[in-house]
Amino acid sequence: MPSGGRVPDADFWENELEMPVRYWLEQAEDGRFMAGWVNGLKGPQVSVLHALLELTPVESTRQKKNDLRDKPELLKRFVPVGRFARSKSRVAVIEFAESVLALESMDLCRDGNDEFDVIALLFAIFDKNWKSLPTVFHLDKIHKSGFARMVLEKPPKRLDVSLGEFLTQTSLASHLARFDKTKNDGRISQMKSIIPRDGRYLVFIRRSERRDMLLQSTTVIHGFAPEWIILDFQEGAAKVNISSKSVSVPLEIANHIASAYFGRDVEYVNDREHSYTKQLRRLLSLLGNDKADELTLVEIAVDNGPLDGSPKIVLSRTEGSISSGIRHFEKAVGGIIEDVGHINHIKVLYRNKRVTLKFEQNDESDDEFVVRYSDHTLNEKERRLFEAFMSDSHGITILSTEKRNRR
DNA sequence: CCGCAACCTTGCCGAGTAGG
DNA sequence: CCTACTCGGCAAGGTTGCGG
Repeated sequence: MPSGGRVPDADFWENELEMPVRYWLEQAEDGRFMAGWVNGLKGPQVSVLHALLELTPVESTRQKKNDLRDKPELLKRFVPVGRFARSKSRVAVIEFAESVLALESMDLCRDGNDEFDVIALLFAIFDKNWKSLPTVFHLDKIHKSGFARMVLEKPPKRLDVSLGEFLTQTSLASHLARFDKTKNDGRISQMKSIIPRDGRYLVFIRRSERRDMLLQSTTVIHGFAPEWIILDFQEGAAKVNISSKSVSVPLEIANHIASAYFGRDVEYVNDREHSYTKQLRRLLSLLGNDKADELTLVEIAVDNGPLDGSPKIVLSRTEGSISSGIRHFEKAVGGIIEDVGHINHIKVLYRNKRVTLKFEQNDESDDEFVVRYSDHTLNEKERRLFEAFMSDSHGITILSTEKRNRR
């Protein structure tokens, strides 16, 4: 028997999952709509629903569909789930499914290519415990947006309470309420969830951001557009990765929470772990000669090129190395790859994705650079792999291009 | 029914720009 | 200077249409 009790109401779909659901709830009451809905289901989705409804096992997808068409009343609760699946990342759903579903349920969700069907997985997750869908909704976000890497310059010692014990829904909610009161900008922060993950703590906050309006029928409703703030606390809050739309308030919230935890005022600053010219020259030389394992140089942009008038130069290919192009250019005109300070950015192909790398020169020392990369193009797992790869193979610590600054 | 390819849409981000 | 807006790059999902 599925847990989670009663069926979720419209408010659950709309407020917790930010999904326009009323249309689908209405449609699901219509027999003709349901018949069409069943027709449109893919093989794995049919198998999962057939098993979830505990119908007498039959062989073909066609036969299972016939069985399902007789059960619109039992199926209608799955209709919004299909809509929820839209624009949810595969990685997020598969990873969560692996943590909650039995292996045999997972196997029903594979298609002919042995690939998981995301909608089928969500049907199973929903049936097992619909209250876990917000977790999927939240985790989906961490794969899509970039995170600014922030650190405390001198993290205080705090031994009596662990970060995990400190970070509870109720205590955070009251810290957020206090923050909103001091900030006094008419916006409200909502504590949505705290998800422990590999020794880190992901804190999801929804806060009203800019003033906005929408149409309900013909009436304008005034309010705020929501912003999602994700604080990824690590190493006992000595570090935090921040994802958000606005740049200053989320940092203030992180500072507020960390200050409450440590019992005194602390402030996060952008992480600035640097690399040296020599290391970067070595990396660029490997890339330029197609000798960097797992990486292909596909683009280089130089701000002050060797052409007359020093225009910006971009050498780029969609896929495939530009190394021969660079050699040709250097023979015909002059060097473009050896002066790290003049390089605006390069792009490398890593796991078939174009990742931008930028070398940010230190104001004080010409020899030091902060290496930043476009982390949002990689999903969360790939980011960790890429960072470890750059560190292990090239001794270069890379940080996200995302930054947060206090106004 | 299924797989595949081509094309379209969505969401995020950074660069550039106009207008205070 | 700051802010809001637009535009293009990019990944990845969605849709459609075709042939086995």
